[in-house]
Amino acid sequence: MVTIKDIAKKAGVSRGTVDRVLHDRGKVAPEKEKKIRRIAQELGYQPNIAGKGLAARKKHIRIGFVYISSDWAPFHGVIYESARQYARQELLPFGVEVHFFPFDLKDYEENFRTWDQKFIKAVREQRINGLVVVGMIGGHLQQVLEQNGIADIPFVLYNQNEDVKGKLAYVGCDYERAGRLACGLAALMTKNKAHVGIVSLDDGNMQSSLNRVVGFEAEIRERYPQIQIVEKYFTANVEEMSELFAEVQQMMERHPDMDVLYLANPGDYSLCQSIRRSGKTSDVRIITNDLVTECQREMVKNGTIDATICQEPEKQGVKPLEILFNYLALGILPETEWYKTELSVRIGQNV
Amino acid sequence: MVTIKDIAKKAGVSRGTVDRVLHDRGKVAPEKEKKIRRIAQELGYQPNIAGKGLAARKKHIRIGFVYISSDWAPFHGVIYESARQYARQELLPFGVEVHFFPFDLKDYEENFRTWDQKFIKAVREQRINGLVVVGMIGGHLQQVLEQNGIADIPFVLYNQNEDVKGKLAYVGCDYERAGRLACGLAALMTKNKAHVGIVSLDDGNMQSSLNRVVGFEAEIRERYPQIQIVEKYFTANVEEMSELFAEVQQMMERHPDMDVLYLANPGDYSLCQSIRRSGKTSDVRIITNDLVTECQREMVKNGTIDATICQEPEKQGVKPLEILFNYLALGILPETEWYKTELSVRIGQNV
DNA sequence: CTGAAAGCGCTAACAG
DNA sequence: CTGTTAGCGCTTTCAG
Repeated sequence: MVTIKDIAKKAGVSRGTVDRVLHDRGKVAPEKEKKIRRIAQELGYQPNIAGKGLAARKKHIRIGFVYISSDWAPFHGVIYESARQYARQELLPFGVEVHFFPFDLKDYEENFRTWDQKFIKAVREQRINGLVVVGMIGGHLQQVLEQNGIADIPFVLYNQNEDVKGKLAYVGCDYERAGRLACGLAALMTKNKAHVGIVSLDDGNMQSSLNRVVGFEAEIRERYPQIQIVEKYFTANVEEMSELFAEVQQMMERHPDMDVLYLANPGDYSLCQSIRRSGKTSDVRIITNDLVTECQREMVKNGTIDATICQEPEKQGVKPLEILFNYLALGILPETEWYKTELSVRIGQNV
Repeated sequence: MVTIKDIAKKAGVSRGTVDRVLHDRGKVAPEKEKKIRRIAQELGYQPNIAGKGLAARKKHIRIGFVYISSDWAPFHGVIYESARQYARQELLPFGVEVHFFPFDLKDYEENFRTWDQKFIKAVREQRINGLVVVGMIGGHLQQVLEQNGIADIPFVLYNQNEDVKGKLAYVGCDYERAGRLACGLAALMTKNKAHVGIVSLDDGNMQSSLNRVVGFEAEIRERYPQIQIVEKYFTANVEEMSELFAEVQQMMERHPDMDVLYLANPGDYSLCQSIRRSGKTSDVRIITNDLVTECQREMVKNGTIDATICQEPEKQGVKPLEILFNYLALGILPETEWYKTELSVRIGQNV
């Protein structure tokens, strides 16, 4: 293990100088710099994380974390809880504070200027020096920051990707792949000749459901020509889940050969229970996405849902913080721009 | 963040004394001890990991890691590589050395006394103070250590559990659950009425395949009464994989209704290719375990294998080291005796 | 039995 | 532009 001290001794300079060279801060005489870099290279210097970590508390790092707090989005609740726990247990010991900013989509639409102003104020006053933002509003927030002259704060997005200036990385799943995986499951369930109905609780323009459907269809084309999508039904606003159920029932009457139902965007999945209760339609295989509430787990366990595709919500909360910590505290740049979460298949036996 | 210093100040003693109390080393005046414990409690003292980590290098921790190096066990190759990388990247910076002990089952059977003696000698000379051992031989090695008067070295087992004295923890999957999961997949593929052939490359007494079959059968009883196991075939020694293929072909001729083949214990899976090539049997669904070689991945991707159940080999290499490090360097006891690896389902779309 | 001191590797702050 | 110093939190060692 070679330390900064070893380099300093060998180069005949002080540790401070070595530090300056290795972190490009301050000016150092060019020959010395060359020499130090060469020696560091030769010795194969690797900075010691424990040491860096201890010293990092001098930097007073404060990270802001914007999350969706709407109670109809339990998936984001899991992200939030994971992030909170990680912040307390792993980051606090390094002197890093994480400030959480709840964000409710419905409130926001009514009153977004207020929220934005509060946010800007908080970022300023709390001297936030890094941000984790749910992708959905990442682009917008970055604009707002820029308009207020605080454009240099490094960003990590999660759950949905956006092309934002200053973005360090994105953490989230590949939705198209998720759709392909759903198709693969449908094939497995039906000897490759499923008749699939796709239902989604959104207007069909959300990145997540849109790309899932794209992937599903691509997989049909490329691999399972016998699979058919008998119908797609998108709806952003249902008053009652029973309305949706009625729709689905009609869909199934129109297509009596339908044997797989794919819920491309999560609702509360109570639809699945309704389907199982109605005798007729009870042998259709149901594929969903995400598994966060106890109720959903139960449905997978008891076969109400046949298979579900998960995308590591915990990682979506934790990894962005880790990336930002590595960057701000340890000076380590992320290895990739897109940290893909794993797509795992859950059935009754491995929920 | 409350530190040892804070406690010392508040208790009117030195940091050394606090440290002694908190780690039960040396003697401390009873009243002082009481007081210190109370204050630590009140202040909610949490030792700082970064600090501990930095100081840990004074302890000169050396961990021995026994792994299966036989080249017909690529699964263990993955474990080894993961452990190696973790040792270099995460443990070395804390001054922890990991010494690896390869272990080849075939050599060993011929010449186990030599291996044992070498091992004992190495543990002594290299002053190993913690061991990670593949479960298969964990019990035996512990005996050997005891007979040689070095019984106090903490142990972590992986991949297979054994009831060993001095065991800190076990890291590995729940094989019975893996078998249940295989059954669930078979059900999914056949509308709950599979006719299953089970084939395993062992004598039927290995913990892994034995428990997988137990789980498979339990799941049939409890959940899928319509599923039948048409035949089980165990064989420890095949000269040629073509022999095994011949067996399987005969099995399928005996049971023309067989629609799922479950390979309970991994071989090289070339059997699957043979099955696909022979036209007749090509529409049987094949379920396997583990996914480590590129060739296996390819088979899942192209549908030669329909589904496979993985058990996180990387974690089996890394977690035991982490547990031992936490124990030896940071004084943290493992949270549980059994760290279960996740059972994940892989199909063509998420290999 | 207890306190004081040194040091793990690194960085920020200050003094030249 | 550069060296020195102090200190992050903890443990070990040595002196009393």
